[in-house]
Amino acid sequence: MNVQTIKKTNLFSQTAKIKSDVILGDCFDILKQLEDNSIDLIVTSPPYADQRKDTYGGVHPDKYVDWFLPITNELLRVLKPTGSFILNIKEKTVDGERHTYVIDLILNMRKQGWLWTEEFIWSKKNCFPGKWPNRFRDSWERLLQFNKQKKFNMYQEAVMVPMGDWAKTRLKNLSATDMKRDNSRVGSGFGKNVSKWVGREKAYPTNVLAMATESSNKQHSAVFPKELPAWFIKLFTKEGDTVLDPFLGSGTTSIVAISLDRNSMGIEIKKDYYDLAIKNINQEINKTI
Amino acid sequence: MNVQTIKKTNLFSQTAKIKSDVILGDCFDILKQLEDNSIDLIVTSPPYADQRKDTYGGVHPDKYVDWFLPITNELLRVLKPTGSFILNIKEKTVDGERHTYVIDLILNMRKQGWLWTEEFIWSKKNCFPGKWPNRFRDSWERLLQFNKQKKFNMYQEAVMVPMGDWAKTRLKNLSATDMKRDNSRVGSGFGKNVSKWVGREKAYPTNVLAMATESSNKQHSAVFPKELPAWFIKLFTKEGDTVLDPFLGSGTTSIVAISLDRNSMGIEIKKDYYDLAIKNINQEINKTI
DNA sequence: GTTCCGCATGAATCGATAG
DNA sequence: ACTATCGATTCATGCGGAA
Repeated sequence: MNVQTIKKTNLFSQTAKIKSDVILGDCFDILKQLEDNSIDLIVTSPPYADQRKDTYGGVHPDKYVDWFLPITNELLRVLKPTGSFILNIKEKTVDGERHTYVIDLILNMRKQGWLWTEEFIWSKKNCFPGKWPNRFRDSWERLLQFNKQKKFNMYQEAVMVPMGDWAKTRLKNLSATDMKRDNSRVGSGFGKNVSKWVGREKAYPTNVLAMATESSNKQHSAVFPKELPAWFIKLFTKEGDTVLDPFLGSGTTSIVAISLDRNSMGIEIKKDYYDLAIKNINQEINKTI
Repeated sequence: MNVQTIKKTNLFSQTAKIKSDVILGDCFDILKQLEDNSIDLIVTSPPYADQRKDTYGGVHPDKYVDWFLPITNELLRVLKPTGSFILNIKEKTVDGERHTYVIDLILNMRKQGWLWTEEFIWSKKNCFPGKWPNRFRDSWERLLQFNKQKKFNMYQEAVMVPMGDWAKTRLKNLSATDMKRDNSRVGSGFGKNVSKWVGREKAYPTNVLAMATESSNKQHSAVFPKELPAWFIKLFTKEGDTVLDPFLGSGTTSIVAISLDRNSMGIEIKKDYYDLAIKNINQEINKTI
């Protein structure tokens, strides 16, 4: 009889009253034990198909969808109705073609009941170098947003970005016509009341995120930079909410969640990464004290 | 009996020995008359799916794939085996979700025999403004590359880009460690020998293209900016090759082809656009004389 | 001639209102 | 209920006129 002990570590930040669970095990098994509608945000970068085969258990591209669908089904169950699921993924090239497992996955997740709300682009400033005769360097990845229902929590103000130049120059000297509503001269749609822009220095971002990868010297092959989960955690949760990463890796998602005063749960199947994540998370918790 | 006269205009640039055909009609009908394996590159931006029927031949999202597949089948036939097909497209949101017609199209085109070689991202710096409770502004579009076979013509040197500022500043003062191969400090794969960049001023681009839309205030409101077809024409054809745009619109693709000394063929179903295209193309031809 | 500044205009999307 | 139309929101850009 094969009894597997599940190892679980519950960390706690006294100051912020935030807890961070780290669980060693296969995420499908672990997820089944979680309560329905208990998670506010899922952010994860699952092992890519057949890549990093010496670090993560590589899954063959042709079998990727079958492998992942049972997991997304559990994720659908544990996510709150107002929550979001952000999936960082990119198809690799197989036999000279982009493989279709990502778009197959989207279609099948919709059959499970997920809504495919949006696709953000992560444009990597410093992408992997190289040269091939028939393609350029791949410098972007998909950030697929899925939801359970059309209405979900979104805190757009938390991720506003500095505005372009035009506003600064324009708002210096407001003319008289600018102070009142001005629909007459503009035919279509752009009814403007420029005066309300005064003092505003930030604009809403778009669905293209330009962020550099954290290449530097890390022992692990972690791909995404902290800014990435940070952006989505700020956008889709508020303080005290719970963030889940079913493929925790070295702990990035939990670390960021803690630094933003969100509760977190991370699941990791590899003992090495699990240990590393605990170490890194503890470091972060001690930092906040 | 409904006899439809097909109007065709053959333009010719004496100096460059380049011809540009512009054809009025439904592209499916016209394409059927073209020879097999006669086109080096297809670049087009078809009418996007639209529910409103009064706009440019609006096709309902749910019927978009069925409408487009017969056309892609003809495009497959007329393209040379070494040629490429660049499709500029982006799915709309329908009922709060991204519609699946684009990814359905990819899957169905592969069944026709197309290879889905690559997906470039057109990142639009100046996207349409707006604010909504559940999404940000959409600032990117897909540029799907399809091919008939794994080996195709690609002239990468033609689209090399100036090296970013990072290189210039970095190369000013090369440290001792930079002068030799330095794999140790950087984790995976970024084996670098920075000294070999000295004196080099151009680098290969990536699969993310950052270009602003050519909106407004231009005499001919081009759908996509000239840089876009120009980039792909330089990348996938050489002088004297033939470029096809089955949805010519105001003539942008042909104009760019002419300016780059490529032969071109454009098909347009709307008389207004056809006339406009001819006018614009003539202007371009006269410019080169 | 330069530089500066004002302005119209989008391959958009949501929610409310009307038929 | 279900669909068609309308109003509201937003910001980078290039042109043309002004300084």
